Amino acid sequence: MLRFMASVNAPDLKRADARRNRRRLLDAAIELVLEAGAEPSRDAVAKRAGVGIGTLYRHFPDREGLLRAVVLDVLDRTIEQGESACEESRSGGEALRRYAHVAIDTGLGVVSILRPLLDTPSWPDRQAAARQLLDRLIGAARSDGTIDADVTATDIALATIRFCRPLVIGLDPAAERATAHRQLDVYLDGLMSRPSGTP
Amino acid sequence: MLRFMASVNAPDLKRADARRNRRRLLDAAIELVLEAGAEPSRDAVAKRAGVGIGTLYRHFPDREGLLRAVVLDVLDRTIEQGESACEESRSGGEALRRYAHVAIDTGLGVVSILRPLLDTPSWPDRQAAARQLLDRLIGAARSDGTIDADVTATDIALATIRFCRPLVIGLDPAAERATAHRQLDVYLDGLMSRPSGTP
DNA sequence: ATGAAGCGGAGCATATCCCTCCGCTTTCGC
DNA sequence: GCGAAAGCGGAGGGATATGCTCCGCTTCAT
Repeated sequence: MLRFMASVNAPDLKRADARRNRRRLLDAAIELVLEAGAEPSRDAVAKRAGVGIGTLYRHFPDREGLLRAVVLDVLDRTIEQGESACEESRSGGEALRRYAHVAIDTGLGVVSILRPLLDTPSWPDRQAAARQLLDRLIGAARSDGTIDADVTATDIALATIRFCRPLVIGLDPAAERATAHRQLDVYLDGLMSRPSGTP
Repeated sequence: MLRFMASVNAPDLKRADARRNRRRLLDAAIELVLEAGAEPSRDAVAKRAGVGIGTLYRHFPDREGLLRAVVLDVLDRTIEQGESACEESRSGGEALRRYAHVAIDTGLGVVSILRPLLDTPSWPDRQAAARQLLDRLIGAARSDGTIDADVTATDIALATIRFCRPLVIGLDPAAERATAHRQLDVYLDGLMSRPSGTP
């Protein structure tokens, strides 16, 4: 039903190698943005993706194109996976917890890192959708009683940014992810077990 | 008593402007390392410090010199402030919490970011001292019963690395620090309120 | 006041980055 | 299989950033 909207971000490329390379480029860019906390060089993106520099320029002719595609990709995947994690959950608290873990895996943090660099008025819909999802989760967890009323969407958003950046750059990615998820769980435990009114 | 050892890291510079500039350079380098998660360019350090590039090269003639000085400076300040925070504390749990906050303010995270880049066998004493301090704090908090036996020094160390890196780079430093301390408190709440045996 | 120590930044060599172009390779409908 | 169309890779050249030196001017301590 929204098929054509999805195609804005992920055009229906005919050839398999083109689709594969596009995905590799996006993944590489996400990694590099999270590592550096800034816009990566194009050469670095192509190298990390394991494709030629020419391929990068064919897929994303201008600088902003790549970064916009990255943000859109991350938002889409977060919303999609977040929704389904949400559906599988039995309580508001569990749903919120699952969403946060999803956000780490999708690399949601790139959005806040990249937004200041992009003067684009192009994806209010996607941002709004992500925001609504989060608000819904917060509401559910609140009525569950698993989080206090003073826990805001911003708290969760800031935490996911923090936890989806790599800790020490040379580290094994698997160990990196495992640490992030473990630390996030502890953080969420902290949020969810606070006696009301703790400053 | 250990005055001469301290001078290895902070030589007794005669002139006030030299001392001031040295400190500015160290602070700038710490900021940049935490932001980028990597070795910063020398030009960037001098610019951030507000001094001429020549001044940087006079204080730190070679690349490693600056980075070593940064690590030593951070370790020294963490140990010193950590010790005194420790003395002011009434319980093991409080001491551990204070130490973690100190580590954020001193920028302890640079050590793990920089260590892979430095092939230096030069400050085992300082590292050992920091490690001992942390172990002592963990022990105290354990016998307090404020943390579980399965909470390790590594858990605390990794958390401090995570929380002392800036969240979004353009952000106001004061807001940045405030967020970091708030999030750290939540994380510590999580660590300290875990029912035994939670995976 | 004055000499010595320190400061700043111009400037050059080097490395990195941006982007184009075109011959070769892969894919897919037949 | 086969051929054409679509995609790929990376050399290369101009632009930019970085590493480091050098020396005339400024600031500090006495």
